[in-house]
Amino acid sequence: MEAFLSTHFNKVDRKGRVSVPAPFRAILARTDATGLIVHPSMRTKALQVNGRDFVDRLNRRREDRSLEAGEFEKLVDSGGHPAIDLMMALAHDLPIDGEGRIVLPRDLARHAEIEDRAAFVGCGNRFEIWSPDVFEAHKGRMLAELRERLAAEGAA
Amino acid sequence: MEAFLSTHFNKVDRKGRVSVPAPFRAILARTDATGLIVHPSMRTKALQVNGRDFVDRLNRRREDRSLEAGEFEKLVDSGGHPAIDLMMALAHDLPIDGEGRIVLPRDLARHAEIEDRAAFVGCGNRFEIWSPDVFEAHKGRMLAELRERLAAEGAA
DNA sequence: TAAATTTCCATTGACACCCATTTTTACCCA
DNA sequence: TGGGTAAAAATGGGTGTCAATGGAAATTTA
Repeated sequence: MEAFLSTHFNKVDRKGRVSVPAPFRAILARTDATGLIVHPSMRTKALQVNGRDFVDRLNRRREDRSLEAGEFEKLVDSGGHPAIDLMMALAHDLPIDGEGRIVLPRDLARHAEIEDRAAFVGCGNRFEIWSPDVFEAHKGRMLAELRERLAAEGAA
Repeated sequence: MEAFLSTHFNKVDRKGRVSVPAPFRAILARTDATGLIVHPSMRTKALQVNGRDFVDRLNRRREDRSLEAGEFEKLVDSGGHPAIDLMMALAHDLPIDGEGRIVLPRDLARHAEIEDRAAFVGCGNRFEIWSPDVFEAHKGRMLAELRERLAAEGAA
């Protein structure tokens, strides 16, 4: 399993199309060629992207856990993970076209405040899509936090 | 596994290419021939270099742990390890060309203040890339600090 | 039929690959 | 020990290929 790495900036054209960075496409192609599972983040103005295989693993795993725990009511009624259920509801399965592009649905673009440029941000086992400006600010905050934490540990 | 040792200075050409020191290449070739994972250090103006296998292990491990713990929301919505995510976002996967070179991306070169020369600094299980001048200054500071600490211990 | 979406093709530019040259290192033998 | 030679490493530059992008044609949907 290879990791999604680095940050790529691509243009969003008038039709809402964006190229998925070639390195990311290469990883996705290895597991599952069909498309991307994209959903809005609950915490940030970003879009979370996973391969279909990952989503499958996740669902199987949480079903297994409920079975093991004997939580049959949960299984039959709600899944027991309302946040995950919501995520699945808000997710889109976006096909990749012949040129390696996806079209960003309006609701997702609005959530991420994406207009004419998009940042594809590798996070290891998944990646995120941001408005470049919003991501820049987010990155600054995260870095400051991290530096502070490291300094605190160093001083202790 | 052999250790990355010593400091090598190489030239960065107009295209941003630098030769990875042959001894380092020899070590890398043993584990994984394809490329280097390079990311900016959070504490210094240096670049941290790891093999690709290191990053793969890191991601697999954290996915497994989250699945085991039933932390599905974290997995799906980046609640888990912001520092790791950030590191992945800032990292580059640099392929080594037929002549044993990598090209330094602009953002990494800027972080490390590297212009036309680069210092490859062995650190045992990984290595770092510095601007020669910045490294010289850093080395001086570290030596002074160390001497002071040793002297303090001796006096006590 | 109009609008919207998907497929196809064409252009641009960056970069990976190839080959040539210079420099350094290692080795041998006088 | 030193010079000479061969091998390897580092460096420089040219070129073909592929990724990113824009637009037109074709297909679908309302």
